Amino acid sequence: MAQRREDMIAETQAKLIKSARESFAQHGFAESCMDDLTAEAGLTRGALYHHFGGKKGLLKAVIQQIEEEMTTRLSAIKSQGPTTWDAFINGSIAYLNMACEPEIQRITLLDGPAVLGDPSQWPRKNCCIRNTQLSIEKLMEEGVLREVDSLAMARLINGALFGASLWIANAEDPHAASIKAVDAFLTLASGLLKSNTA
Amino acid sequence: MAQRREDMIAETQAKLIKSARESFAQHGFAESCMDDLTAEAGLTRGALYHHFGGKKGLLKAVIQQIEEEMTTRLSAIKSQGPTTWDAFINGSIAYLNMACEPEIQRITLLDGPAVLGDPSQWPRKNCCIRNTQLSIEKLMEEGVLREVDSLAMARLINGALFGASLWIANAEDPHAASIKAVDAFLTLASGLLKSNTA
DNA sequence: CCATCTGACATACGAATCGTATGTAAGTTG
DNA sequence: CAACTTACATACGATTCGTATGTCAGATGG
Repeated sequence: MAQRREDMIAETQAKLIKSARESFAQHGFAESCMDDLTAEAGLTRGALYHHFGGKKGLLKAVIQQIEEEMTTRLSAIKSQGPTTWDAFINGSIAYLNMACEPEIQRITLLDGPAVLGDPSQWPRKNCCIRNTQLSIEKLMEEGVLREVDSLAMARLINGALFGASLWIANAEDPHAASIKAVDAFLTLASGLLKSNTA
Repeated sequence: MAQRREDMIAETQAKLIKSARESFAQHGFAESCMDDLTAEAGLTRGALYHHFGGKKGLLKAVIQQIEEEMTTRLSAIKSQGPTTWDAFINGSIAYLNMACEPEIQRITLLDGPAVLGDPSQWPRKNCCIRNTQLSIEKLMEEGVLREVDSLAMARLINGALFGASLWIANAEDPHAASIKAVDAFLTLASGLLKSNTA
């Protein structure tokens, strides 16, 4: 029964990823020890090297899992909203909130880029930025937005939300900061100049 | 002559920082070896620990030096421009270009936040974000901008430019990407909605 | 001018961690 | 059932870090 074998392998990988997520989130990538990591999962470094090729490979797998979860959560939110614009704004705010979660911020936003480089070169095509880009293109097709390069704009938007999330997460009063950030983002998205309408 | 002593110390620290900048920029913080680092400067790890307390302390010193240089360069650019708005835009574009420089991107934008945490908690108050914030406040006083929290907006702007710089630096055609990014930033800054004027 | 002391920096050592090379046992296939 | 593949553990060497200690030049006070 080849099925049983596959299941056990998948389970082993899942255990390693789960353990790594906790360790990376708590101590950061650099301070995470592979021996502790794997022991927590009831395994040794041998399993880690076999399945993921090394510490960086494990980080890639962890990030991929987290991004998939983020995409799922974002898709659910984006499908709501009366207009495409509302969906875009709600999705952006949801992304901002997720980026404030310690696990996501630490692993995918801080350690990820530092260890693996530019997110767009990661294992699978970057889900969150891709989603933002598609929203922008849809809005341009609807004639709601001015014409711009959708990828460049998606990068700007994602970066802005990341910058804000870093601020919120380290603010003395994160809740208040979050409210200010959302307000500022709405202003930025709808126009900075006073000559623009809200 | 106490002056001579101080000079030699300053020279030693400068040599270590210079060597560290090159190593961090070329190999990244994690892959930089302190023995190689210090040997390149004609010293040993003893000097490094004595003056900077360790690897992270050296990174802090390097980042501080880089940020001071960036602030100097930005100030020169921001003092130009017919209006405050122009100065703000020119400063933002200049920041975007600087963020694309490998040394700055690698050390202060990738490794810095990952190793030392949120930039606003760094040794001295963060210069670049602070500058952005002051520009925004000035623009609000002039009545050019809508009312928003200046710090939150500065974080969004800085984050956006960082996100774009990461994209540009890794693009197949960085020059073309840079043009698109600037164009998109101008659109973002002046208003995403079509109901807004350029 | 000299004795003492402080501080800048080097050397020595131990501990932790990584990557690889090898071993083993279980499962798979013909 | 025999040969082979593979999932995973163990063993080993190489690096690198932090600290503890040593040393020598220069500052200081009499």
